[in-house]
Amino acid sequence: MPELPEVETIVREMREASLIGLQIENAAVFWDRSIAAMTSNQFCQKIVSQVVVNIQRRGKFLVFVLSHDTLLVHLRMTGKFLIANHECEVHPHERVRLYLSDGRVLRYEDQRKFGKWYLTPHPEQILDKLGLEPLSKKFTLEALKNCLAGHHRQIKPFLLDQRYIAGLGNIYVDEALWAAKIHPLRPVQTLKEHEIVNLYDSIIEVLKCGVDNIGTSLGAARANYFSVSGRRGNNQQALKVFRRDGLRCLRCDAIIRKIVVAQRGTHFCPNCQKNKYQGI
DNA sequence: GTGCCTGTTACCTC
DNA sequence: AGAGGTAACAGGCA
Repeated sequence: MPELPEVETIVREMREASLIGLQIENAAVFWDRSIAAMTSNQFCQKIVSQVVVNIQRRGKFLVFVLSHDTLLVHLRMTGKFLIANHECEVHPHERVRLYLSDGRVLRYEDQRKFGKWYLTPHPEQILDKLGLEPLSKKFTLEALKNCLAGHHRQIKPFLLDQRYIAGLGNIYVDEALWAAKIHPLRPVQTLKEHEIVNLYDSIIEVLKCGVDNIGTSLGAARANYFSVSGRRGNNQQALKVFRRDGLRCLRCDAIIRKIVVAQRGTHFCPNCQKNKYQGI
């Protein structure tokens, strides 16, 4: 669920909630495997007494700069953070809880248990594997062209690959390809100059739209995305193709189709996004 | 109940 | 390099 706009929203809300500057007075782990590369006891020992120096985002990672280490959190499918007071009961899906020096607690829930916490003095060992940050100044048209160059691969799996562009997931890739009128199976090396320009603009546009709308919340179930303050995002109203299969394209009135690409449900308009190279 | 679906990524083999 | 499968998991849904 959480892609770049959702993680960005979480970071902003944590900063607005004044978590920066607080000390971690205690920690509790309710699911050991949420903690990567060390035991939960080691994790608690290391993190307790550290101060939250900064809260940032890199790709889909939350980056908590602490006084001695950096805590990286990847939410995967169903990870979410909530702020509560310390008497708050432990929810069945709660995996980790940090007790903060002002009496509040940072609760981490993860229904499907795919999310991971990395506490490390060397965050670059993980973050340097990530590709371009699509809302940064470094993400220029030239940078996108360079990163596409030499790849012979379908465009959708390429855009999902965090080694090239960091932060796009299934929703925003489908949205960006629809906006750019590019079929999800188009081989990267067949993209024309004007299509790359459109793709570049579309990636930035759909991500900014997601951030402005404080993220995308699909269903109403607890597993869906909610921000730290418990708010739902609004970006589901702005989606043009994702989960609109069977409905009419908002641009040309054709019926939106759904196929499987790279094992992911993939939505596109067969009229606006023709695949000239495979005749689909 | 059964089987299939799900917004992520790592790891394996071909 | 890249494609395809499986796995980690839990729950919603037909």
